[in-house]
Amino acid sequence: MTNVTTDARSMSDDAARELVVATADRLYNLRGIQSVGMDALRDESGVSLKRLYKLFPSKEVIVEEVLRSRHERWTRSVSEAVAAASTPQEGLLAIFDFLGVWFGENDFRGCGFINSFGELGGTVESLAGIVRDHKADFQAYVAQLVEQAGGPAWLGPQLAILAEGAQTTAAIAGTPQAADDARRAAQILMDAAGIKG
Amino acid sequence: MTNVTTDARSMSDDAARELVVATADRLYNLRGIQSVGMDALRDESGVSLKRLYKLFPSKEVIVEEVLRSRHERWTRSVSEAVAAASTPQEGLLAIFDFLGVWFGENDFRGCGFINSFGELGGTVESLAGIVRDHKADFQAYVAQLVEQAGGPAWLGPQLAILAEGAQTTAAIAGTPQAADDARRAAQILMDAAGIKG
DNA sequence: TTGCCTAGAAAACGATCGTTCTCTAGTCTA
DNA sequence: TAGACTAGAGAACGATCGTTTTCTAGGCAA
Repeated sequence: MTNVTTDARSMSDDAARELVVATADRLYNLRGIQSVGMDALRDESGVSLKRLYKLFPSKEVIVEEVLRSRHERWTRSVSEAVAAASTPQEGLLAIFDFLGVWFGENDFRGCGFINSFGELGGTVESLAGIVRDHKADFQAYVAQLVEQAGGPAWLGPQLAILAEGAQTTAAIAGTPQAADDARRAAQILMDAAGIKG
Repeated sequence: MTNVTTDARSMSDDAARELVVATADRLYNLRGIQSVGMDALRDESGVSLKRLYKLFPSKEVIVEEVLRSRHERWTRSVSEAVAAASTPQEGLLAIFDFLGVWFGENDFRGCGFINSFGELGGTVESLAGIVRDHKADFQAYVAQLVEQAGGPAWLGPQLAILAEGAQTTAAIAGTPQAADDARRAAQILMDAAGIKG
């Protein structure tokens, strides 16, 4: 009961904020945004409603923070996977390897940005903008890798579309198979573009 | 005020049911499912709450009917586009032409199945199943076209992933560009598979 | 100890949701 | 015309939501 590591009462505001965002991330991913109320967030995080509203002005801001945190985690994970490869070509393929690992995780329920867009993209314009920025960022990153590999400009959008399609396909089908399919397609496209996988 | 074609009061139950489903389809696509209440559905369709609940036992059933209707419309549209082509190869490419036209429509807001899955796939299992079935149907259809074209079994999943990725990319970016990118990628993959676009 | 400040537990608030009920006007039959 | 039935308009209901407030217990300076 006096577990120091999980007692939110003794945490600094910064630590509590992080805990809240991490908890919200988990719950939103599991059940969607609108289905998770502030009471559930309080129960799961151990942070009282009063403190929640002292740390964040509204639920909408928490949602935005969750998306920002997801963007950072995604960007870091992808760039780490790419950096572990020895060439830009292998880096591009490493993105699909990373997707395969991700798809196999127990709590994988699809790309949180795509899900958020489907749920609230039509009504909450600020969220739609964050999702748009996230996807544009990824497309730009892939395009940069393609350029470093000496590939043509048309290859980047194609690989990005493969990655998007793999995420929704794997989420809905409930299997990580789409990562392998997309990786093989990426290899063919890269070969046709004159860069070797 | 006595517009015969839009006055729901004089409609048969079957006609009213169709009107309700069509109206719900439009509103759910525009604002998402949870954001559209039964009052909004009554206001937009002109069908009273009492009659709504005589025609359908619950909102969940209406949502299911909307998804079924979307599945029929999607299947019909895709197969018509494919049938207009003269070879299975051109039929496969015609899918992406159809996507381009769809993405350019004013009210395009992404694949309704993907959006529904992101919004409620984690909490309403019946919806998740309908979405899974719809996507599996499309994948099987593409695989069948590939087989008719004499292509290898691995090509179908790749083309399906391209179509999925194009849908989410176009929806989030707000431009139909992804259809062209996906079409070009499909052509390359088909060439590599030994069937000519 | 006394008085003040903080923060959590929990109730309360107003809005909205899905669903049901009431009331009433109109229609059909005899 | 009288009476029974139908269906729509809209209120009502209970639940839940995001957010605010109340109440209370505990820490701490003087």
